[in-house]
Amino acid sequence: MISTKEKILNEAEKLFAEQGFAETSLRMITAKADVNLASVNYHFGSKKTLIQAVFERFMDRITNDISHEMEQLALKEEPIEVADVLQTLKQPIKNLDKFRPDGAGVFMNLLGRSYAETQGHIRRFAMDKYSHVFNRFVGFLQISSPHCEPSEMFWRLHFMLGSFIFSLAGHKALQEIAESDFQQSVSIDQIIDKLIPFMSAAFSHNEAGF
Amino acid sequence: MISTKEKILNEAEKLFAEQGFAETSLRMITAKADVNLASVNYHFGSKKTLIQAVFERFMDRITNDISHEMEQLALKEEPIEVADVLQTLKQPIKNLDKFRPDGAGVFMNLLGRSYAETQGHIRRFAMDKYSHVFNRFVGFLQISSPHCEPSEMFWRLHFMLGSFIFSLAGHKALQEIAESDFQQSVSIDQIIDKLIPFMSAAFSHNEAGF
DNA sequence: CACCAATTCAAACGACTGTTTTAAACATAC
DNA sequence: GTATGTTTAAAACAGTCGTTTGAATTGGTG
Repeated sequence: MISTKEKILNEAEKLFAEQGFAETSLRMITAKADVNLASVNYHFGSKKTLIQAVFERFMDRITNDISHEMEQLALKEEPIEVADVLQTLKQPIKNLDKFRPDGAGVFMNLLGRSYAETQGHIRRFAMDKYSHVFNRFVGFLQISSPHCEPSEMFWRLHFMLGSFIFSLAGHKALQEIAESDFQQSVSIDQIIDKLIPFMSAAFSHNEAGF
Repeated sequence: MISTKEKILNEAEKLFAEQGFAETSLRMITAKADVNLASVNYHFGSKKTLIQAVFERFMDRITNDISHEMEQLALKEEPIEVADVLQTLKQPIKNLDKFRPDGAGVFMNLLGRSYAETQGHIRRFAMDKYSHVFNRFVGFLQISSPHCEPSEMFWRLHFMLGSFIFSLAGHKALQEIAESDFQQSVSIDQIIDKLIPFMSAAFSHNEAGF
Protein backbone atom coordinates (compact mmCIF):
# COMPACT_ATOMS: atom_id res chain seq x y z
CA MET A 1 0.00 0.00 0.00
CA ILE A 2 1.38 3.38 -1.03
CA SER A 3 1.53 5.84 1.83
CA THR A 4 0.03 9.31 1.91
CA LYS A 5 3.50 10.77 2.15
CA GLU A 6 4.59 9.05 -1.05
CA LYS A 7 1.40 9.95 -2.87
CA ILE A 8 2.11 13.57 -2.10
CA LEU A 9 5.74 13.33 -3.22
CA ASN A 10 4.77 11.63 -6.47
CA GLU A 11 2.23 14.21 -7.51
CA ALA A 12 4.24 17.13 -6.20
CA GLU A 13 7.30 16.31 -8.28
CA LYS A 14 5.21 16.08 -11.41
CA LEU A 15 3.42 19.36 -10.85
CA PHE A 16 6.52 21.23 -9.70
CA ALA A 17 8.35 20.19 -12.83
CA GLU A 18 5.45 21.02 -15.13
CA GLN A 19 4.40 24.32 -13.63
CA GLY A 20 7.02 25.51 -11.18
CA PHE A 21 6.99 25.84 -7.44
CA ALA A 22 5.03 29.04 -7.03
CA GLU A 23 2.48 28.12 -9.68
CA THR A 24 1.70 24.81 -8.02
CA SER A 25 -0.63 25.05 -5.05
CA LEU A 26 -0.91 22.53 -2.27
CA ARG A 27 -4.56 22.18 -3.23
CA MET A 28 -3.63 20.98 -6.71
CA ILE A 29 -1.18 18.47 -5.29
CA THR A 30 -3.51 17.06 -2.66
CA ALA A 31 -6.42 16.91 -5.07
CA LYS A 32 -4.44 14.93 -7.63
CA ALA A 33 -2.91 12.73 -4.98
CA ASP A 34 -6.35 12.20 -3.49
CA VAL A 35 -5.30 13.10 0.04
CA ASN A 36 -6.38 15.77 2.45
CA LEU A 37 -5.02 19.28 2.13
CA ALA A 38 -3.76 19.42 5.70
CA SER A 39 -1.72 16.24 5.28
CA VAL A 40 1.03 18.17 3.51
CA ASN A 41 1.68 20.34 6.51
CA TYR A 42 1.26 17.35 8.75
CA HIS A 43 3.84 15.19 6.98
CA PHE A 44 6.23 17.81 5.67
CA GLY A 45 5.73 20.85 7.85
CA SER A 46 5.47 23.39 5.07
CA LYS A 47 5.48 23.80 1.32
CA LYS A 48 9.12 24.81 1.42
CA THR A 49 10.19 21.58 3.07
CA LEU A 50 8.00 19.59 0.70
CA ILE A 51 9.95 21.07 -2.20
CA GLN A 52 13.16 20.09 -0.47
CA ALA A 53 11.91 16.54 0.10
CA VAL A 54 10.99 16.14 -3.56
CA PHE A 55 14.40 17.37 -4.54
CA GLU A 56 16.19 15.22 -2.00
CA ARG A 57 14.64 12.01 -3.26
CA PHE A 58 16.11 12.61 -6.70
CA MET A 59 19.45 13.80 -5.47
CA ASP A 60 19.93 10.78 -3.24
CA ARG A 61 19.37 8.53 -6.20
CA ILE A 62 21.54 10.25 -8.77
CA THR A 63 24.45 11.04 -6.47
CA ASN A 64 24.47 7.40 -5.41
CA ASP A 65 24.67 6.29 -9.02
CA ILE A 66 27.33 8.83 -9.91
CA SER A 67 29.44 7.76 -6.95
CA HIS A 68 29.19 4.21 -8.17
CA GLU A 69 30.32 5.21 -11.66
CA MET A 70 33.25 7.10 -10.23
CA GLU A 71 34.31 4.02 -8.30
CA GLN A 72 34.56 2.21 -11.61
CA LEU A 73 36.43 5.09 -13.16
CA ALA A 74 38.98 5.08 -10.34
CA LEU A 75 39.94 1.53 -11.32
CA LYS A 76 40.90 2.51 -14.83
CA GLU A 77 44.54 1.93 -15.64
CA GLU A 78 44.95 3.97 -18.79
CA PRO A 79 45.01 7.75 -18.47
CA ILE A 80 41.59 9.22 -17.69
CA GLU A 81 40.20 11.33 -20.51
CA VAL A 82 37.64 14.10 -20.22
CA ALA A 83 35.16 11.94 -22.09
CA ASP A 84 35.59 9.21 -19.47
CA VAL A 85 34.68 11.59 -16.69
CA LEU A 86 31.63 12.96 -18.46
CA GLN A 87 30.55 9.43 -19.25
CA THR A 88 30.01 8.86 -15.54
CA LEU A 89 26.98 11.10 -15.81
CA LYS A 90 25.39 9.17 -18.63
CA GLN A 91 23.99 6.11 -16.91
CA PRO A 92 22.93 7.90 -13.71
CA ILE A 93 20.87 10.36 -15.72
CA LYS A 94 19.35 7.60 -17.80
CA ASN A 95 18.55 5.67 -14.63
CA LEU A 96 16.33 8.50 -13.45
CA ASP A 97 13.84 7.46 -16.10
CA LYS A 98 13.59 4.05 -14.54
CA PHE A 99 13.38 5.56 -11.09
CA ARG A 100 10.41 7.79 -11.85
CA PRO A 101 8.25 8.49 -14.93
CA ASP A 102 10.23 10.90 -17.12
CA GLY A 103 12.66 11.11 -14.23
CA ALA A 104 15.45 12.85 -16.11
CA GLY A 105 13.18 15.57 -17.42
CA VAL A 106 11.52 16.08 -14.07
CA PHE A 107 14.80 16.20 -12.21
CA MET A 108 16.41 18.69 -14.56
CA ASN A 109 13.34 20.82 -14.30
CA LEU A 110 13.57 20.81 -10.54
CA LEU A 111 17.28 21.50 -10.70
CA GLY A 112 16.80 24.44 -13.03
CA ARG A 113 14.00 25.89 -10.97
CA SER A 114 16.06 25.45 -7.83
CA TYR A 115 18.87 27.49 -9.31
CA ALA A 116 16.44 30.18 -10.40
CA GLU A 117 15.02 30.32 -6.93
CA THR A 118 15.24 33.57 -5.06
CA GLN A 119 16.52 32.64 -1.65
CA GLY A 120 18.41 29.64 -2.97
CA HIS A 121 17.63 27.54 0.06
CA ILE A 122 17.67 24.41 -2.07
CA ARG A 123 21.12 25.19 -3.44
CA ARG A 124 22.49 25.65 0.05
CA PHE A 125 20.86 22.44 1.18
CA ALA A 126 22.32 20.55 -1.79
CA MET A 127 25.79 21.97 -1.22
CA ASP A 128 25.72 20.80 2.39
CA LYS A 129 24.61 17.29 1.65
CA TYR A 130 26.14 16.41 -1.70
CA SER A 131 29.32 18.48 -1.97
CA HIS A 132 31.56 15.44 -1.53
CA VAL A 133 30.19 13.84 -4.70
CA PHE A 134 30.50 17.08 -6.57
CA ASN A 135 34.05 17.62 -5.39
CA ARG A 136 35.13 14.17 -6.40
CA PHE A 137 33.72 14.70 -9.87
CA VAL A 138 35.61 17.95 -10.22
CA GLY A 139 38.75 16.16 -9.05
CA PHE A 140 38.51 13.67 -11.87
CA LEU A 141 37.97 16.45 -14.34
CA GLN A 142 41.13 18.18 -13.15
CA ILE A 143 43.11 14.98 -13.61
CA SER A 144 41.85 14.59 -17.15
CA SER A 145 42.63 18.24 -17.94
CA PRO A 146 45.81 19.15 -16.05
CA HIS A 147 46.37 22.17 -18.27
CA CYS A 148 43.05 23.72 -17.25
CA GLU A 149 43.10 26.03 -14.24
CA PRO A 150 40.59 25.36 -11.46
CA SER A 151 38.82 28.67 -12.01
CA GLU A 152 38.50 28.00 -15.72
CA MET A 153 37.24 24.53 -14.92
CA PHE A 154 34.64 26.01 -12.60
CA TRP A 155 33.13 28.03 -15.38
CA ARG A 156 33.23 25.20 -17.89
CA LEU A 157 31.42 23.00 -15.41
CA HIS A 158 28.61 25.48 -15.13
CA PHE A 159 28.45 25.95 -18.87
CA MET A 160 27.89 22.22 -19.09
CA LEU A 161 25.40 22.23 -16.26
CA GLY A 162 23.38 24.82 -18.14
CA SER A 163 23.31 22.69 -21.26
CA PHE A 164 22.13 19.63 -19.37
CA ILE A 165 19.45 21.45 -17.45
CA PHE A 166 18.16 23.42 -20.39
CA SER A 167 18.01 20.64 -22.95
CA LEU A 168 16.72 17.93 -20.64
CA ALA A 169 14.30 20.05 -18.65
CA GLY A 170 12.78 21.29 -21.88
CA HIS A 171 13.22 18.06 -23.80
CA LYS A 172 9.53 17.61 -24.52
CA ALA A 173 9.13 20.93 -26.26
CA LEU A 174 12.46 20.52 -28.04
CA GLN A 175 11.61 17.01 -29.15
CA GLU A 176 8.34 18.24 -30.63
CA ILE A 177 10.09 20.95 -32.59
CA ALA A 178 12.75 18.52 -33.76
CA GLU A 179 10.13 16.06 -34.95
CA SER A 180 8.08 18.58 -36.85
CA ASP A 181 11.15 20.24 -38.40
CA PHE A 182 13.27 17.18 -39.18
CA GLN A 183 10.80 14.27 -39.06
CA GLN A 184 13.12 12.60 -36.67
CA SER A 185 12.30 11.54 -33.15
CA VAL A 186 14.99 11.83 -30.51
CA SER A 187 14.85 10.15 -27.13
CA ILE A 188 16.35 11.46 -23.91
CA ASP A 189 19.04 8.84 -24.24
CA GLN A 190 19.94 10.19 -27.63
CA ILE A 191 20.05 13.75 -26.36
CA ILE A 192 22.53 12.69 -23.72
CA ASP A 193 24.49 10.79 -26.36
CA LYS A 194 24.79 13.98 -28.37
CA LEU A 195 25.53 16.13 -25.38
CA ILE A 196 28.45 14.20 -23.95
CA PRO A 197 30.73 14.21 -27.02
CA PHE A 198 29.73 17.81 -27.64
CA MET A 199 30.86 18.73 -24.16
CA SER A 200 33.93 16.54 -24.30
CA ALA A 201 35.11 18.49 -27.31
CA ALA A 202 34.43 21.74 -25.52
CA PHE A 203 36.36 20.69 -22.41
CA SER A 204 39.27 19.41 -24.46
CA HIS A 205 40.07 22.68 -26.13
CA ASN A 206 42.91 24.86 -24.97
CA GLU A 207 42.19 28.55 -24.90
CA ALA A 208 45.90 29.32 -24.60
CA GLY A 209 46.71 27.04 -27.50
CA PHE A 210 49.27 24.71 -25.98
CA MET B 1 10.23 63.31 -17.72
CA ILE B 2 10.02 59.56 -17.44
CA SER B 3 6.54 58.26 -18.14
CA THR B 4 4.46 56.03 -15.90
CA LYS B 5 4.66 53.31 -18.51
CA GLU B 6 8.44 53.33 -18.49
CA LYS B 7 8.61 53.47 -14.71
CA ILE B 8 6.55 50.30 -14.60
CA LEU B 9 8.67 48.55 -17.22
CA ASN B 10 11.90 49.46 -15.45
CA GLU B 11 10.86 48.13 -12.08
CA ALA B 12 9.03 45.13 -13.50
CA GLU B 13 12.06 43.83 -15.38
CA LYS B 14 14.19 44.05 -12.27
CA LEU B 15 11.71 42.25 -10.05
CA PHE B 16 10.82 39.63 -12.65
CA ALA B 17 14.47 38.76 -13.10
CA GLU B 18 15.17 38.68 -9.37
CA GLN B 19 12.13 36.81 -8.20
CA GLY B 20 10.30 35.34 -11.15
CA PHE B 21 6.99 36.18 -12.74
CA ALA B 22 4.62 34.48 -10.33
CA GLU B 23 6.51 35.61 -7.26
CA THR B 24 6.36 39.26 -8.30
CA SER B 25 3.05 40.98 -7.63
CA LEU B 26 1.77 44.06 -9.36
CA ARG B 27 1.66 45.71 -5.98
CA MET B 28 5.42 45.26 -5.53
CA ILE B 29 6.07 46.71 -8.97
CA THR B 30 3.81 49.70 -8.61
CA ALA B 31 5.03 50.44 -5.09
CA LYS B 32 8.68 50.44 -6.19
CA ALA B 33 7.88 52.38 -9.34
CA ASP B 34 5.86 54.85 -7.26
CA VAL B 35 2.82 54.66 -9.49
CA ASN B 36 -0.73 53.59 -8.90
CA LEU B 37 -1.66 49.94 -8.92
CA ALA B 38 -4.38 50.33 -11.51
CA SER B 39 -2.02 51.95 -13.99
CA VAL B 40 -0.56 48.56 -14.90
CA ASN B 41 -3.85 47.29 -16.16
CA TYR B 42 -4.53 50.63 -17.77
CA HIS B 43 -1.28 50.78 -19.71
CA PHE B 44 -0.66 47.10 -20.37
CA GLY B 45 -4.04 45.41 -20.03
CA SER B 46 -2.91 42.59 -17.81
CA LYS B 47 0.06 41.16 -15.99
CA LYS B 48 0.63 38.70 -18.81
CA THR B 49 1.00 41.42 -21.41
CA LEU B 50 3.24 43.39 -19.07
CA ILE B 51 5.58 40.42 -18.97
CA GLN B 52 5.50 40.31 -22.73
CA ALA B 53 6.25 44.03 -22.98
CA VAL B 54 9.25 43.72 -20.66
CA PHE B 55 10.54 40.86 -22.75
CA GLU B 56 9.87 42.62 -26.03
CA ARG B 57 11.92 45.67 -25.09
CA PHE B 58 14.99 43.48 -24.60
CA MET B 59 14.38 41.34 -27.65
CA ASP B 60 13.98 44.33 -29.93
CA ARG B 61 17.32 45.62 -28.77
CA ILE B 62 19.35 42.46 -28.97
CA THR B 63 17.92 41.16 -32.24
CA ASN B 64 18.65 44.53 -33.77
CA ASP B 65 22.25 44.35 -32.65
CA ILE B 66 22.64 40.75 -33.77
CA SER B 67 21.23 41.58 -37.19
CA HIS B 68 23.77 44.35 -37.46
CA GLU B 69 26.60 41.98 -36.56
CA MET B 70 25.41 39.49 -39.15
CA GLU B 71 25.44 42.21 -41.79
CA GLN B 72 29.12 42.66 -41.07
CA LEU B 73 29.70 38.94 -41.13
CA ALA B 74 28.06 38.63 -44.54
CA LEU B 75 30.74 40.94 -45.94
CA LYS B 76 33.58 38.66 -44.91
CA GLU B 77 35.60 37.32 -47.82
CA GLU B 78 37.45 34.47 -46.16
CA PRO B 79 35.52 31.32 -45.26
CA ILE B 80 33.20 31.82 -42.29
CA GLU B 81 34.27 29.84 -39.24
CA VAL B 82 32.03 28.70 -36.39
CA ALA B 83 33.84 31.09 -34.08
CA ASP B 84 32.98 33.96 -36.41
CA VAL B 85 29.30 33.17 -36.18
CA LEU B 86 29.30 32.85 -32.42
CA GLN B 87 31.22 36.09 -32.17
CA THR B 88 28.18 37.90 -33.55
CA LEU B 89 26.52 37.27 -30.20
CA LYS B 90 29.31 38.78 -28.15
CA GLN B 91 28.81 42.49 -28.62
CA PRO B 92 24.99 42.38 -28.63
CA ILE B 93 24.99 40.63 -25.26
CA LYS B 94 27.54 43.04 -23.86
CA ASN B 95 25.49 45.94 -25.16
CA LEU B 96 22.59 44.88 -22.97
CA ASP B 97 24.56 46.09 -19.99
CA LYS B 98 24.70 49.56 -21.50
CA PHE B 99 21.03 49.38 -22.40
CA ARG B 100 19.84 48.60 -18.89
CA PRO B 101 21.49 48.05 -15.49
CA ASP B 102 22.83 44.49 -15.48
CA GLY B 103 21.01 44.07 -18.77
CA ALA B 104 22.63 40.80 -19.78
CA GLY B 105 21.86 39.13 -16.47
CA VAL B 106 18.33 40.42 -16.41
CA PHE B 107 17.66 39.42 -19.99
CA MET B 108 19.00 35.89 -19.58
CA ASN B 109 16.93 35.55 -16.46
CA LEU B 110 13.83 36.55 -18.34
CA LEU B 111 14.74 34.26 -21.21
CA GLY B 112 15.25 31.31 -18.91
CA ARG B 113 12.05 31.94 -17.05
CA SER B 114 10.19 32.30 -20.32
CA TYR B 115 11.36 28.90 -21.46
CA ALA B 116 10.38 27.36 -18.13
CA GLU B 117 6.96 28.89 -18.46
CA THR B 118 4.00 26.58 -18.54
CA GLN B 119 1.91 27.79 -21.42
CA GLY B 120 4.91 29.13 -23.27
CA HIS B 121 3.04 32.13 -24.59
CA ILE B 122 6.24 34.13 -24.56
CA ARG B 123 8.08 31.55 -26.64
CA ARG B 124 5.33 31.57 -29.22
CA PHE B 125 5.32 35.34 -29.29
CA ALA B 126 9.10 35.43 -29.74
CA MET B 127 9.01 32.87 -32.52
CA ASP B 128 6.45 34.93 -34.41
CA LYS B 129 8.31 38.18 -34.18
CA TYR B 130 11.99 37.25 -34.22
CA SER B 131 12.21 34.04 -36.19
CA HIS B 132 13.86 35.73 -39.17
CA VAL B 133 16.84 36.75 -37.05
CA PHE B 134 17.07 33.32 -35.53
CA ASN B 135 16.88 31.62 -38.92
CA ARG B 136 19.57 33.80 -40.39
CA PHE B 137 21.86 32.97 -37.50
CA VAL B 138 21.26 29.26 -38.02
CA GLY B 139 21.97 29.72 -41.69
CA PHE B 140 25.40 31.14 -40.97
CA LEU B 141 26.11 28.29 -38.61
CA GLN B 142 25.25 25.77 -41.32
CA ILE B 143 27.64 27.48 -43.71
CA SER B 144 30.43 27.33 -41.18
CA SER B 145 29.72 23.65 -40.44
CA PRO B 146 28.64 22.04 -43.71
CA HIS B 147 29.35 18.58 -42.31
CA CYS B 148 26.83 19.02 -39.52
CA GLU B 149 23.28 17.91 -40.23
CA PRO B 150 20.49 20.40 -39.53
CA SER B 151 18.97 18.23 -36.83
CA GLU B 152 22.31 17.84 -35.10
CA MET B 153 22.81 21.59 -35.39
CA PHE B 154 19.43 22.16 -33.80
CA TRP B 155 20.44 20.30 -30.69
CA ARG B 156 23.85 21.94 -30.47
CA LEU B 157 22.20 25.31 -30.68
CA HIS B 158 20.03 24.55 -27.72
CA PHE B 159 22.96 23.13 -25.77
CA MET B 160 24.63 26.47 -26.28
CA LEU B 161 21.51 28.41 -25.42
CA GLY B 162 21.35 26.56 -22.13
CA SER B 163 24.92 27.50 -21.30
CA PHE B 164 24.34 31.15 -22.04
CA ILE B 165 21.13 31.36 -20.09
CA PHE B 166 22.36 29.42 -17.10
CA SER B 167 25.71 31.08 -16.66
CA LEU B 168 24.59 34.64 -17.37
CA ALA B 169 21.25 34.49 -15.58
CA GLY B 170 23.00 33.18 -12.50
CA HIS B 171 26.17 35.16 -12.98
CA LYS B 172 25.93 36.98 -9.67
CA ALA B 173 25.80 33.82 -7.58
CA LEU B 174 28.47 32.17 -9.73
CA GLN B 175 30.72 35.21 -9.53
CA GLU B 176 30.47 35.19 -5.77
CA ILE B 177 31.44 31.53 -5.58
CA ALA B 178 34.29 32.06 -8.03
CA GLU B 179 35.63 34.98 -6.00
CA SER B 180 35.52 33.18 -2.68
CA ASP B 181 36.99 29.97 -4.12
CA PHE B 182 39.63 31.37 -6.44
CA GLN B 183 40.09 34.99 -5.25
CA GLN B 184 39.50 36.06 -8.77
CA SER B 185 36.75 38.35 -9.94
CA VAL B 186 35.15 37.68 -13.29
CA SER B 187 33.00 40.15 -15.17
CA ILE B 188 30.13 39.31 -17.49
CA ASP B 189 32.35 40.25 -20.39
CA GLN B 190 34.89 37.70 -19.24
CA ILE B 191 32.26 35.01 -18.88
CA ILE B 192 31.22 35.57 -22.46
CA ASP B 193 34.86 35.56 -23.50
CA LYS B 194 35.24 32.13 -21.93
CA LEU B 195 31.96 30.86 -23.27
CA ILE B 196 32.47 31.61 -26.94
CA PRO B 197 35.73 29.70 -27.50
CA PHE B 198 34.38 26.91 -25.33
CA MET B 199 31.34 26.64 -27.57
CA SER B 200 33.32 27.10 -30.75
CA ALA B 201 35.35 24.03 -29.85
CA ALA B 202 32.19 22.10 -29.13
CA PHE B 203 30.60 23.05 -32.43
CA SER B 204 33.73 22.26 -34.37
CA HIS B 205 33.94 18.63 -33.35
CA ASN B 206 32.82 15.85 -35.66
CA GLU B 207 30.90 13.08 -33.99
CA ALA B 208 31.34 10.84 -37.02
CA GLY B 209 35.02 11.58 -37.09
CA PHE B 210 35.50 12.77 -40.66
C1' DC C 1 -12.65 -4.49 25.31
C1' DA C 2 -10.41 0.06 26.37
C1' DC C 3 -6.54 2.96 25.63
C1' DC C 4 -3.33 5.99 23.28
C1' DA C 5 -1.02 7.71 19.65
C1' DA C 6 -0.91 8.55 14.74
C1' DT C 7 -3.42 10.06 11.02
C1' DT C 8 -7.22 12.07 8.39
C1' DC C 9 -10.88 15.21 7.82
C1' DA C 10 -13.79 19.46 6.99
C1' DA C 11 -13.75 24.05 7.98
C1' DA C 12 -12.02 28.27 8.82
C1' DC C 13 -8.14 31.79 9.30
C1' DG C 14 -5.80 35.99 7.69
C1' DA C 15 -3.16 37.51 4.05
C1' DC C 16 -2.41 38.28 -0.59
C1' DT C 17 -3.57 37.96 -5.58
C1' DG C 18 -5.07 40.27 -10.42
C1' DT C 19 -8.62 42.97 -11.87
C1' DT C 20 -12.54 46.36 -12.00
C1' DT C 21 -14.96 50.36 -10.73
C1' DT C 22 -15.98 55.10 -9.89
C1' DA C 23 -14.44 59.53 -9.26
C1' DA C 24 -11.03 63.01 -9.45
C1' DA C 25 -7.19 65.41 -11.77
C1' DC C 26 -4.89 66.50 -15.80
C1' DA C 27 -3.79 67.95 -20.51
C1' DT C 28 -5.03 69.56 -24.94
C1' DA C 29 -8.13 71.48 -28.43
C1' DC C 30 -11.81 74.42 -29.86
C1' DG D 1 -13.82 79.80 -21.12
C1' DT D 2 -15.87 74.91 -21.88
C1' DA D 3 -15.49 70.53 -23.64
C1' DT D 4 -12.84 66.26 -24.71
C1' DG D 5 -9.99 62.52 -24.04
C1' DT D 6 -6.13 60.74 -21.22
C1' DT D 7 -4.17 59.57 -16.96
C1' DT D 8 -4.16 58.89 -11.92
C1' DA D 9 -6.40 57.90 -7.45
C1' DA D 10 -8.57 55.12 -3.71
C1' DA D 11 -11.44 51.52 -2.80
C1' DA D 12 -13.61 47.39 -3.40
C1' DC D 13 -14.20 42.90 -5.89
C1' DA D 14 -14.04 37.94 -6.00
C1' DG D 15 -10.84 34.53 -5.70
C1' DT D 16 -6.67 31.82 -4.21
C1' DC D 17 -2.98 31.04 -1.26
C1' DG D 18 -0.37 28.44 2.84
C1' DT D 19 -1.42 27.31 7.28
C1' DT D 20 -3.98 26.16 11.58
C1' DT D 21 -7.61 24.24 14.28
C1' DG D 22 -10.30 20.83 16.64
C1' DA D 23 -12.90 17.03 16.03
C1' DA D 24 -13.39 12.41 13.83
C1' DT D 25 -11.18 8.27 12.54
C1' DT D 26 -7.91 4.82 12.27
C1' DG D 27 -4.34 1.29 13.79
C1' DG D 28 -1.87 -1.09 17.04
C1' DT D 29 -0.98 -2.38 22.19
C1' DG D 30 -2.08 -3.84 26.86
